[in-house]
Amino acid sequence: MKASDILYQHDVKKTLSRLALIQALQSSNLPLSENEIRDRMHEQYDRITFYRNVQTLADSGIIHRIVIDNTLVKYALNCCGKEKEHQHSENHVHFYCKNCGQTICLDAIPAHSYPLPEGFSMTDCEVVIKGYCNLCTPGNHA
Amino acid sequence: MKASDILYQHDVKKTLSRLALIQALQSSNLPLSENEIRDRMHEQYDRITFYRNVQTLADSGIIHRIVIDNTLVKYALNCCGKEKEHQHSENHVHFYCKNCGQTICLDAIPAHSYPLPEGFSMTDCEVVIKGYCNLCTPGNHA
DNA sequence: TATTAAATGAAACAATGTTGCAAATATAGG
DNA sequence: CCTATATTTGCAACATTGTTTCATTTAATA
Ligand SMILES: [Mn+2]
Ligand SMILES: [Mn+2]
Ligand SMILES: [Zn+2]
Ligand SMILES: [Zn+2]
Repeated sequence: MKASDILYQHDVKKTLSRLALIQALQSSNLPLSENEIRDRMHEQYDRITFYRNVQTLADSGIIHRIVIDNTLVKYALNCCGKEKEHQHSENHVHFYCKNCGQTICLDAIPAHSYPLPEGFSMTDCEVVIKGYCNLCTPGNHA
Repeated sequence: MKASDILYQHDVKKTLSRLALIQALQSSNLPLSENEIRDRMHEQYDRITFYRNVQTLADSGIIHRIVIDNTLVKYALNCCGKEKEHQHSENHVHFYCKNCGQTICLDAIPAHSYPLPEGFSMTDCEVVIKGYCNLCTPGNHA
């Protein structure tokens, strides 16, 4: 889907920096960090605007934030598929490769439902699995 | 258990700042952030030493880090019980109250085993459930 | 008590994220 | 198309969190 249509459908104003941000994410089939997005945006990039835009886009449901750890955040489009156009399910699981840094939305795998203590209520369940991807797992021969 | 015995058993040198850090965590039955630990350590607190010590204590298995989000990390003793002395299970679930900030180790609840793509391997599974605790859930009357 | 390796504290730095405000831009109406 | 208005942007300055280097201090050992 065209970036401008995504913005229009979510009632978010169409601006150059938002279009560029969405297009950067569309250019990858994996979630990207700020640095990875910046590399794909070349010049037209301002850190402050970036932070405000990811906030706006996350609030409007266009993207989601993936906190890998306290120093690494990745972002992904909620409708990431270029052909498939599937929606990411709520609270799906994410995988992070400790060797190559690759992050994957396992959007077919919803977070398990965990029992909470009496009286507690849940709004989000964030599951980040860390390990090694197929290319980085020791013993795998491709 | 005495802080100095914990250090001895894990083969970590006994220093004043490490003892104070462990005692700060022992003074709470909930995981604490750096700021919460600093408040409990009063004078004997140096940020650089703190960062090095939480690294050392986590590496040796005395404490574990809980990343709530990119701006909030909490720390908890692995043997937290004062009477119970139970071990925290590997990869247990954590709960974070979005209203009062309280973090809880649900150490009786291990992370679910999620299926990974072919060839992938897992080392850690971090599950953080966000929501409202019993005192902060709307509709709860205590 | 003396020796030695490790831990500490200070300074400087780096990365990430936020706030206030003036200038620029996007949408809506005429 | 032009103007009005609300939103977005970019800059500067700041805040927080975390790291590195190196000289000094301290802990463990003999
Ligand atoms: Mn995802
Ligand atoms: Mn825990
Ligand atoms: Zn990998
Ligand atoms: Zn609460």
